[in-house]
Amino acid sequence: MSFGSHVRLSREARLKSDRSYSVRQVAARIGVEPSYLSKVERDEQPPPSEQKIRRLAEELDEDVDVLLAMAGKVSEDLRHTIIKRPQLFAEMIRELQDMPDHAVLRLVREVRDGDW
Amino acid sequence: MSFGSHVRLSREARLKSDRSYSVRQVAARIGVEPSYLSKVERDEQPPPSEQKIRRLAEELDEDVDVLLAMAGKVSEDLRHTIIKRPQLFAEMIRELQDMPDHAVLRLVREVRDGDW
DNA sequence: TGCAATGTGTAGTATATAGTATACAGTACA
DNA sequence: TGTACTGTATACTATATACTACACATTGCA
Repeated sequence: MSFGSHVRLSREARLKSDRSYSVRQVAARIGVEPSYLSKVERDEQPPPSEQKIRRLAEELDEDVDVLLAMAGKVSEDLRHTIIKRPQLFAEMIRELQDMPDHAVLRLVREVRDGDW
Repeated sequence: MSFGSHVRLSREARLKSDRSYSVRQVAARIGVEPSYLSKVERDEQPPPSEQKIRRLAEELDEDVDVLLAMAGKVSEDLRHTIIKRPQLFAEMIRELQDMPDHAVLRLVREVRDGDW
């Protein structure tokens, strides 16, 4: 699903039980004009900046990385981590790119718990 | 070191033994105007697009990921890998961000050799 | 029934990105 | 000594990004 449609559905789900989730009020809270958010939600405009997406993720209580991904973006902090050690992380990511989720997760767990 | 200075040094090192590494000729080979490459090398212009950086990396026989990193960029293919499974890779990268190189490398090796 | 709030259409803007085109002065060397 | 090549200065340009400002018709409800 597109970024816009997803946001619209997510916001409207909240709107059902909370009147403060109108386009106008959410727009105000994340710091954009209502007409802009309206257009973004209808995919008439491309997704907003990372900063606004972060605010939106908070509002809608969603995973920032997922929402950013839907917008075709990768979080700044991840980009910086990669840029600091480009060869290492490039190799790492390419190595893991075709691994099933469970294998990668097992690895993450090992790293977290392990004697690294 | 800045992207521009690095490219200049690298190109000039080659120029010493190969006349075809002039600003003009390299610019022609990577597909930009000489004046543009000149400005980029003197950091008077920001680094070029990923595509041009890739061509430059080939010309100078350098690691693309490193050159892209110097330009503040992350390779498209890595970005796509992350965007396909954002939660998984975000967690992975953040988990590894403070690990020493050798620990990460050990992981990569385990993945490559292992029964994943 | 009128005031407030709603979503959206239209038009415009500032800044960044990613360069091109042309001209010019200096150098190399045949 | 002239021509061919060098690096660079100056002036533009096209497209994308990331929005704002304002007006409008519609709906909710006190």
